[in-house]
Amino acid sequence: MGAAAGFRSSLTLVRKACGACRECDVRHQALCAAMADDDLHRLEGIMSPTALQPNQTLLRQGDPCRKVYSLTSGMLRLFTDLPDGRRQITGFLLPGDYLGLVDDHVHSQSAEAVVASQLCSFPIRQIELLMGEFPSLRDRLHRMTRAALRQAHDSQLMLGRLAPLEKLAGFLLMLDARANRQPRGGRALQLAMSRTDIADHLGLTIETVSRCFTRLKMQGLIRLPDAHLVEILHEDRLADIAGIGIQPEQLRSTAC
Amino acid sequence: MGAAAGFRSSLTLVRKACGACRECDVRHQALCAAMADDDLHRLEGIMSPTALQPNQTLLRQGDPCRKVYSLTSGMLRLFTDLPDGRRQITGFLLPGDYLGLVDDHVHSQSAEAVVASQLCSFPIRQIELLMGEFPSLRDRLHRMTRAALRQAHDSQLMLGRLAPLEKLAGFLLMLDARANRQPRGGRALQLAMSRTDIADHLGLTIETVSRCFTRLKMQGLIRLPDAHLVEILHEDRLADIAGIGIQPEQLRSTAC
DNA sequence: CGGTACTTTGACAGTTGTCAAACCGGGTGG
DNA sequence: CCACCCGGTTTGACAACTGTCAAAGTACCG
Repeated sequence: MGAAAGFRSSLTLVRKACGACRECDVRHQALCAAMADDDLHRLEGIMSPTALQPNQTLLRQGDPCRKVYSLTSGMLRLFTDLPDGRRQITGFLLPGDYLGLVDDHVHSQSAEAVVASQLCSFPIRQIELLMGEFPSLRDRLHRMTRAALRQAHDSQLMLGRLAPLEKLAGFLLMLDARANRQPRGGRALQLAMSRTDIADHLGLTIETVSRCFTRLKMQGLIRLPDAHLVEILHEDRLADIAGIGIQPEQLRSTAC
Repeated sequence: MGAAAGFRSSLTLVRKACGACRECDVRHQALCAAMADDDLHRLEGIMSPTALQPNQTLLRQGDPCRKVYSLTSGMLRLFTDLPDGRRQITGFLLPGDYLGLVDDHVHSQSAEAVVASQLCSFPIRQIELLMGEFPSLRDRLHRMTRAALRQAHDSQLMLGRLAPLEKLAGFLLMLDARANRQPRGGRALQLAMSRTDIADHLGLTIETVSRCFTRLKMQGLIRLPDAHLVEILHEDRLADIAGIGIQPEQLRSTAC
């Protein structure tokens, strides 16, 4: 925790060739998908690229809202922490996601890079002007906010009513669905975040997370070539565990 | 659970005098606050009033999205439930709040009245047309969605990282802040929902909720004239318990 | 090769869930 | 008017899941 303090003022600015937006990996997933090719330069004109190193802080809860960010590569964690050190990660941002528009004038949560990441940043004032000019942009941001709200609701269900094993199963499936959008080809899922991050997202301790990984492994549902690489062997049985159609016996710690 | 099944087709339609919107209690809190008095009839024109009895179902997870609702009086609970009966209440709607715009074509959660409630309902198609015509309406809905997202994030923190006593303290303070927006006048807070609802919102059991009420009472922080009426005696000390500046000793069950 | 950070495993204790019973208020029917 | 019943709430006893503390294992980097 707090390992990245002091980085904030050294956000690296990356120069990008003009017109590069058109060939961006997330051109059709991110907020810029709302803009036609011909209007893209309007967004590009107010954009500054930003790069973050692993664990570098992008913003802290309490910071004034000045910019909107769109993640183009890497992964961010969004979290709130309490004065006594407890932390809740409300979600992980993947390429194409955005952050920075909130209902208040200060941020209610912090954002840090999980791994090296690149973002487009836009002055919030200018984005608001563009939203006025391009209703499709406002529409897209609204839609993306609704998607985020739905994810938050799913997370509430997980946190409030699922057992640890169910939480982890659900987490792996969700992350897999978001990260690899082409249907599962037996490929492995990269777990960029640490066990601490997973624990702080699922409302568990790292020990419990680790034990649950072991149980999923024992039951033959996943493989763990190393701690940060998961191979999902039985997506269907994982989904059963994750909440839709529970077999309570499976969940009892039957000798771990 | 399921006590209100079968009510769905009997949503009562309430006739309202034309122009009544202008004198509505939530005229300046609800989505209609985005419309000038002169344009209000455009919203009113596509609105049908709806009334719900206690525990009546407004919509169920899986239902197609057809309407947007604005709550004018009463209280709704929004929840997801699992096949085995577990339930997570993601939030309670108060007058002025809206629901119905989601990122999918079906609802991911159900909505039921906690107490007798009245709503304005708008065909989703027409609302979208109006949003196109009145950017301020789209802006307001976006803003309200962001407020909902923030509430969901707060709830995630509660569910994932707070102890039961902290959860309840935080819940009471939040509900009080939302229900009585004038500063606390020593007045009592009406708890319309049951212990089961509170438990399903905070990720606890009703027994634990009840024990926490008792502890807050014992510590002299609240009074409970009856099970559904709370008098907050020490807002500041409740806030301490609720997360900002925790005194861990206070939380240990010191004889209950 | 040694050191560090992270993960896994183990032993144990405590909080919270489970089960059960008592309590309470309101409504119905005698 | 009182007794009874019923749903919801509170209280109690107990067990177990999960957190805490501690140590061992593993991978990575200098």
